[in-house]
Amino acid sequence: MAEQGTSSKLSAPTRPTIALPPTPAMDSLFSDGSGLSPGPMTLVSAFFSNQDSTENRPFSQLLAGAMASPGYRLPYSSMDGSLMDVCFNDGGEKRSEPLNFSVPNSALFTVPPRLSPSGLLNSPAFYCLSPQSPFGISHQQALAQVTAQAAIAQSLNHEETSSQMAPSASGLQSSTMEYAEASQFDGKNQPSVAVDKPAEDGYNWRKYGQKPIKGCEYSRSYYKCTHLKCPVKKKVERSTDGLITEILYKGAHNHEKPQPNKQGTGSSDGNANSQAPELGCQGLTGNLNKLNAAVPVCSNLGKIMNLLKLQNYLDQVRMRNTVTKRVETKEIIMMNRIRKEGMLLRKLR
DNA sequence: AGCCTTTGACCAGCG
DNA sequence: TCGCTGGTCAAAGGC
Repeated sequence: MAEQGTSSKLSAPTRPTIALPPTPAMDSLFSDGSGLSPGPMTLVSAFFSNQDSTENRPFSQLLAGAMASPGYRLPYSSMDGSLMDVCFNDGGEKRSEPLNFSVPNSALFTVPPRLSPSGLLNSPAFYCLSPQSPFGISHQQALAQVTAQAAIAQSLNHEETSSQMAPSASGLQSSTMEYAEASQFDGKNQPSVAVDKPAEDGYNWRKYGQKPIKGCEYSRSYYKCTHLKCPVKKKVERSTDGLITEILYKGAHNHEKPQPNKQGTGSSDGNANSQAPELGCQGLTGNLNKLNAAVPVCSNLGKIMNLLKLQNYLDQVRMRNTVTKRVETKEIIMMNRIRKEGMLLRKLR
């Protein structure tokens, strides 16, 4: 029915964005002259601080800043460490694009009000996203302080939140449930199998072609939905190192998602394996992303979670670079600051 | 056996 | 018409 040409106008979910204060160019964060890469919290600090401001701003102020300014989008990091921006283009196609560090333009990290911060942090998905910190405390632990505040904020903003999230529930499902799939591939955890399974979006895909893209290092793979008579196709572009750089969808599914955990349904479901009971980071992260995508940023909790997501993003940046003792010390200081701010906030409550 | 990926060939659109 | 390019087909082989 909704063939691609005629196109299933999958409309992009309009989601509010949060804005952060003017920031120095991201590039400058990585070039302090020492050739050393900054840690996540260092980056957070630099990210939020004013250029002319030499004093450290409390974390609560950072949060306040994040809440105040519109139009800024936090980077979204995929499981393979590539930075993705998943969006829809004209004609009902949605796409995921790589990000430049200097332009953190990506899908928002949002958390549905019913998902408690602690639940989020305790989830394996979040664990996967935020691996153990190299200096002892996991970021999960360090951020527990912040999420405690998030829980408070959540309860305080529950009314506001529930009134604003209304449109997200069902109407956007068809589009948003696939929204973040580009990010779910984790080449590290599934080196051999997942290398050509671009995304676990709940549907089953069969690859029917691959072409090198002229003039660049990318190759493009073509997938069809394996469901009978389903017209949906997707194109997945990857760089030579296997990272997904873009996903393009065509058409709309004319069927429900296959049940992921159905055993022995006779489903020709290659991808179903990846949603097996022992859900890895991939599946859980996918669920998390789906939740994220389905709910607009509308509360302090959302903003706080945006910060958490930013830290995760910075985590990955850091993991890609050499971390020095000096930077780690800085991070510990920042962590302590977060902790203090958390306690302060609790007192204020 | 059935489904998958791979990959070269083929086809259509475009300049 | 020709060459280029993107998209698809289908045979072969693997799991």
